[in-house]
Amino acid sequence: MDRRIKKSQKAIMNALIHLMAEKDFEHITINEIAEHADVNRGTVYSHYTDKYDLLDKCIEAQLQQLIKSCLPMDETETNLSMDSLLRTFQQMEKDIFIYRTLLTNKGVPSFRNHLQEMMKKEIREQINEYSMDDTSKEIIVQFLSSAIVGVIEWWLMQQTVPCSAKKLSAMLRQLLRLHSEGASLLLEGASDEFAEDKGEGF
Amino acid sequence: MDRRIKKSQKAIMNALIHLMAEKDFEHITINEIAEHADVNRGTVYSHYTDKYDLLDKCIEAQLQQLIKSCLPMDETETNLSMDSLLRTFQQMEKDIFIYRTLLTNKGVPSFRNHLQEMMKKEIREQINEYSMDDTSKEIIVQFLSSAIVGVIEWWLMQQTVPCSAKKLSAMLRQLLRLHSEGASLLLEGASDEFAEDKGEGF
DNA sequence: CCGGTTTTGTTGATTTTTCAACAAAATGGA
DNA sequence: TCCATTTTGTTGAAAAATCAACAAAACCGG
Repeated sequence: MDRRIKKSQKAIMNALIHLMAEKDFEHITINEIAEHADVNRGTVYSHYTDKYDLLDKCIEAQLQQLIKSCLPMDETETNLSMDSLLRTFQQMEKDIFIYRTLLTNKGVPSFRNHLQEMMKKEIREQINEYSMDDTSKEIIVQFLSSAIVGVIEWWLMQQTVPCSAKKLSAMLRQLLRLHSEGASLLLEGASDEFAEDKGEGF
Repeated sequence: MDRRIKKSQKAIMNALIHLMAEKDFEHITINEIAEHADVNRGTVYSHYTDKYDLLDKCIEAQLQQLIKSCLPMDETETNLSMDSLLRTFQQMEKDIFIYRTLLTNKGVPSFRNHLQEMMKKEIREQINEYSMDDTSKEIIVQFLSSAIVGVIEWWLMQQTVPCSAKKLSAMLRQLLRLHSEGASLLLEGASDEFAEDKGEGF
């Protein structure tokens, strides 16, 4: 990609994020974005259809970065491993301003959703090693992904980062292990009990 | 000026300064500057003849900023007044990295000289209110400008700024007043004494 | 000293960005 | 509701930047 394009897109996306830290997305104009980015208004339009397209692409770019940071670096590493988690949180900490803004801005409910979807996908891959029915799996996936996103939100939204990315990933790693194993045992027990009840009920 | 030109020149000048913080000017290549600035090498050449031209223009730009910051804001304000000095030091503090680099890099003896020339000019305008011969005036100008530049160098080159720009300008202002008045009295006394000696000598 | 490599300075074709201008749509206040 | 102002989306011409390529000069190690 031509470096001019890269520079323009980066400037425009950064401008959007900074403006979103100050006002609602709906109240931001293309003019403001262009001025803030120090590019011509036409340049914004040559890269993005409108501000909604810009926002979508901005979110997408951030998510791609996150996905990239949490990819296993070799085949010995699993998803949601300690190293993978650490890289993800370090990436977030590095661009903390961006993530805070995307998570708080009223006009952007979807970033949180995207983040959770990303976590769900990772958890599903981890949880496939447990034998249980699909509904049970989805309950666990929902439970854990909500918990992770909740913790991430808490972590990012403090005035100062409450603990290091390293500590956070270590704690989350432990919590994930504990809760996924615990949940799977619990659900197996409930399933057996349900089967017995059904047998006796009829 | 077209904003593209402004952006390119700024990026190129900043790249030079950053590279100069790491290595001698003589060992810096145009290639490195272009890469650091994230512009095409041809762009560097379209704005500057060679790296020496770039350096000259870079120094000139910084000096212009300094001059601008120390200009009187209205006719009630004099040169080297408290406010004028303060604005100058605040400007330096704001771009402290640049000034440190320009003052320390082996390849740039001239920045310090430019700075001193600038101070000399200011002091000359202040000192014209004292009646004394030209040589005496120049001695005082040299004395005070060297002292000011010496203090500025000391102030900028510490690991952390040793005192606020406000405190520095207040102290310098007092020192300037004390030393210019004291020096003018001293030189008047020496002039009289010299005349007497000459009379008696012969 | 020689030769391989790096750097410089330049050229030309192409692309992206700039800017001004215009019409249409949206906004907000009276 | 009306109207003045602002914002949007677009167009076309010009300028600046990009890139690859080339030749010459400079550098540096054997």
